Amino acid sequence: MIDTTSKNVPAEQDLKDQDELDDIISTWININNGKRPNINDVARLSGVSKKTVSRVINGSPQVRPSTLARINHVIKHVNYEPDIQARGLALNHSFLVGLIYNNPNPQYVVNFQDGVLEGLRGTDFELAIHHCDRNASDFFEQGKRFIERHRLYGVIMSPSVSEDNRLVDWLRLTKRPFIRVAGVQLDAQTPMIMSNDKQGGIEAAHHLADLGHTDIAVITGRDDFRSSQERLDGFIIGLDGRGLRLKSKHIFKGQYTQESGFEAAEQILSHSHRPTAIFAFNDEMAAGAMRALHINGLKVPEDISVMGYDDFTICLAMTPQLTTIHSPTHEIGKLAATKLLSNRSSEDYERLSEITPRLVVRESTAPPKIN
Amino acid sequence: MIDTTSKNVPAEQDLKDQDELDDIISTWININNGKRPNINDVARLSGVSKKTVSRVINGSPQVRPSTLARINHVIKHVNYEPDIQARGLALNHSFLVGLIYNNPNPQYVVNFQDGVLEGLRGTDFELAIHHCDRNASDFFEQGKRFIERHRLYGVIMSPSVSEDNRLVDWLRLTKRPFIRVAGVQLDAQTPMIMSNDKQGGIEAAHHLADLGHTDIAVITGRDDFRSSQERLDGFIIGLDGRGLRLKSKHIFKGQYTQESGFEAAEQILSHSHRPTAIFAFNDEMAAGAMRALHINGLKVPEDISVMGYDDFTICLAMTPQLTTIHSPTHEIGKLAATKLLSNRSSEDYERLSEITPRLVVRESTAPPKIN
DNA sequence: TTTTTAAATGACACCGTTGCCATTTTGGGT
DNA sequence: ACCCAAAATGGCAACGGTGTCATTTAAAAA
Repeated sequence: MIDTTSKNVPAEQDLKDQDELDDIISTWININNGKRPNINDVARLSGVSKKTVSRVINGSPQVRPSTLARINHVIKHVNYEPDIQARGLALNHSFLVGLIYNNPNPQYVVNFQDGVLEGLRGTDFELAIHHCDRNASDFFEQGKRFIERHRLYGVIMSPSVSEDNRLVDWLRLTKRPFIRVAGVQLDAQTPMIMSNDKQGGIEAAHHLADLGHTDIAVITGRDDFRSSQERLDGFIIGLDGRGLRLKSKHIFKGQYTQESGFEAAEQILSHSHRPTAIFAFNDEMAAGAMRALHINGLKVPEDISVMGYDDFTICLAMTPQLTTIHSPTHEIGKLAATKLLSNRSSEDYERLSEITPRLVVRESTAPPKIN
Repeated sequence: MIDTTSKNVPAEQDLKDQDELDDIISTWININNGKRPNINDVARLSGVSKKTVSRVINGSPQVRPSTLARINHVIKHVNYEPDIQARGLALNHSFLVGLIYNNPNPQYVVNFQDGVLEGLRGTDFELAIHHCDRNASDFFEQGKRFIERHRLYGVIMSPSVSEDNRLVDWLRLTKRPFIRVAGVQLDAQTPMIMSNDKQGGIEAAHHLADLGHTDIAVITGRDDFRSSQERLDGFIIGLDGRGLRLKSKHIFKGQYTQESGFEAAEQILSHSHRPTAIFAFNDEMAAGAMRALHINGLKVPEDISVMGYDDFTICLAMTPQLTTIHSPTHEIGKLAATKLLSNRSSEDYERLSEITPRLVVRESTAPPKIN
């Protein structure tokens, strides 16, 4: 056993204790070859109760420095890590953060997810994934089940699940922390990260207007994503700021898919009066539009300018490379994770984090041809 | 309490018991408003011990049909689901399947992951994600930690982590089920799913050779992915089958990135004698190459044919749309999940599942120009 | 010193499940 | 009616942590 009678011990004695402790530790390691130590092992080796070890794990301030040092020494040397499931069982929640997404764009998902993963690194938490279909009849049930079954600690939602109130209302009820990511502020009470889509729309409008374009067509996104409406609103506001107006016949409906961008562009070209620029509400659709323009013998940007939104790698693969609005998806994911967990310590924190998208000028936009 | 003295009871009695049971259940629900029931609740309501309920949950055959029916009835009506963490604690493993990836291509990751998720749907298992860097100094430690900390039930690895033996050897040691996905059979003992890259290379070679190309350049992938070597081997074999040879000066090194494809194509063009076709080992590099060709005033496929590999959506966004080799990533993911869990019941199962990639002809390949 | 008080630690039950082994019940053969 | 083996069920201790509250210990005050 450890000699606990020592108080005001001279350094010499300290050293002896230390050696003795190390001895005990190494015998333990030899005996339980490879066995993963648990809290009881650490307690026994440190000569304290497991409750005290628990205190150390949870960073309780009420542990004497000398005790703390001893326990930490043992923890480190036997390489102890508390069992997360047992901890979760006792605490009535798991150490899993859920990520729920329904965004169809792979690059969005991966960038976001990697950001979240980065934000979680070094914490006790792991990421669990749930891909859902917001329009499925069992959407809510599935989501609830995902969260409840594993007693997720908290949840991060990306658009457009984030815009669905069924889950959010329920989450509030269960008092679980959650973060929504969206392009608009959805309400003032619940915590969220907003990548200002309206602002993005404004930037796009200013860029095209400043190049001299006055006849601009727009390809919108899916109706079940708020981002589409926001980008449209922003674009209109932006044009207005330059004394221009978006003609309603210049608004074409897309689905955020490459194919729908292609079709919209074909429609645009079928009109007698052709606009001098197209703003597609994401890069995929811009790519589709560019394809349609190529096929119809139009050169970008000489004959017509094209802009996208998102700034995914596809922009660089196109010829000409795409001018677009950049939204830092990875950073947003990371921020979401950090914020979700920060919630743990400080009760009160900023409800809304806003992130401003920015214009990235590449080759696909130029002043309109004068004819 | 439940009347258990009844044997050979007339149907009438049965009905009465049933009603009584339903009564008890609804009072319970009323009292414990919204509380999630646990195994004790179910046991009490069914008039059995919790051990018997546990047997029902785990599908043990040694439960009398009448008892089984009663317990199931209760389970269904109070909406009981066993706590996964408690179960995991007792069983010494979690109900989490780990997915480890380092593939830089977002579309690959999402397709694969969604496949896994689909394979997991309806099971007790959830997916936990780990993105790693195979070249990081703590790669192995991080991976181990990911698996051990949450006591993952099993692990799925995609290329090129799947080709790394450090993790695999350790996994075998811990007797955890795992599945590797790769483009080659890595060894004969460990379970894996193989999407035959060599065969893909052969298909590509045959396609180009059959169009009449004899001078073909190749842009390879990253050295730390076996797929690159396999596709190269396959391509050489395929050409050989048509009596052709791949000149070593026609092999250009790429990194599986769009940018590296661009650079490789520039190099190809700088040669005095230009090949009539380029086979890039993935779609991204093909896109980069096409960009370089465009810029240099060459038309695809009139002046030069281009092929990719993977068949991701980027193929459709390009002009002309890309001829490529399709590998069913989503299905592979799903299969991986299914196989990992099937392992649970039947000890013995097929070690290797092979999936054959197939050629997808689009617009970027054509017979060479005769000059 | 002795007393007082706050700080540090421990004992024990509990979280919700399963494993092991003992006990009860059942149905078939005398 | 009785006995027996086999089938069905139950009791209790794990699993590895945390919460509550009692108890010990150390430091400050008298």
